[in-house]
Amino acid sequence: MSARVEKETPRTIAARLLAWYDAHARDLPWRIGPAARKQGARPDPYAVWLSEVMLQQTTAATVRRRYADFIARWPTVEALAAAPLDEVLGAWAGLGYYARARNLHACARAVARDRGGAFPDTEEELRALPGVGRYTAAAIAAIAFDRPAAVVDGNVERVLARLFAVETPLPAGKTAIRAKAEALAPHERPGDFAQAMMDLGAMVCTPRKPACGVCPLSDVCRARRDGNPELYPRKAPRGDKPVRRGAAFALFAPDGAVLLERRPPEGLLGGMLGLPTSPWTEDGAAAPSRAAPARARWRHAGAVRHAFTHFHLDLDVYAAVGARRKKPAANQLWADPETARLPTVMRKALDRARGAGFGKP
DNA sequence: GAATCGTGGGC
DNA sequence: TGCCCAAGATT
Repeated sequence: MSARVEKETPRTIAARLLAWYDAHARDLPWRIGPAARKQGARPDPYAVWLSEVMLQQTTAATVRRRYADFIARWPTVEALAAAPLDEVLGAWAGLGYYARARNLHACARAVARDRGGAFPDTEEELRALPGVGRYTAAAIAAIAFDRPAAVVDGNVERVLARLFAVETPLPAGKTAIRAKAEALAPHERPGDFAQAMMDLGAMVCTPRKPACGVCPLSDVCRARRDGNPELYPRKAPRGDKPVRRGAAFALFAPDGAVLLERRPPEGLLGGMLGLPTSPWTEDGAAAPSRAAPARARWRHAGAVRHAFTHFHLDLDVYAAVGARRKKPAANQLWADPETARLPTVMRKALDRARGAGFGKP
């Protein structure tokens, strides 16, 4: 048994993983499966790039539900580049991390304008594009262009941390894990290998209760040999999230329209539409009335709690009906409250006002 | 290296 | 319910 372990090489590990992938690859709409790939089929680099950006910190199940809309609406990078930013942001609403949508648009424009619509095929050039970091550049290079890049996402980190029982907690442990990834990345089928690692992490080597019984690498996995693969990857403990408070204002016109405003182009929810709000602070609820978008008979419609990545938000929702559609400020507009494309926290706040009886013409 | 930046689902 | 987590990038 131990003699077998000693004989394992990066090459044999890659070969075993690829054999597993041939039999168990996930069927994903942006993917060319292993069989078609062996016949010479290659994915559209635009589709690979779009899916990879959507997948950043986002589950495949969520991307499945939203990817088709983007591809149908903007089938090529030129089409996406020609779209107004506000439309792209609207299509992205609810997906979170809205800098991704801003960068997506900027990247499409750069590729269309500077490169005639052709994505670069090297990690270095890909890395220079907006919203394309180390992981995404490697993923596109490997999956779209079969470059032997070390593709290291959260799945791969978990698989390799277990396979080699990496004791250094993340994020410091990323260096050692990356070294393992670079040693493993094969020159044969690098794109399939990258996707195989991620599929293994998503389906077998899961964060909790990994299915070691069906893992093609279980007999060489040091974490499993040591008895507790769930311990890996080790992580530094994280601190508590602060709570911020604020107020949101839903002003309705007699015809049911609601006043929305476009948020500043950078920062939290940057560039997205939302209800006017007071500043969000950690030190109690400052007088919200000063932040209201108009003088009106404001009624407290309820509260919304929302968990962001690094803080919690308690939002008091106020609603009122104005006598008419007042002239919106430069960053404001009147919209249909039912169909407006909003970030989830803003959708929750607006729906709270509607649930209190506002906004029905 | 540490902060910032969303959201939905699972347990 | 609260916490963890997911195909990370940017500053």
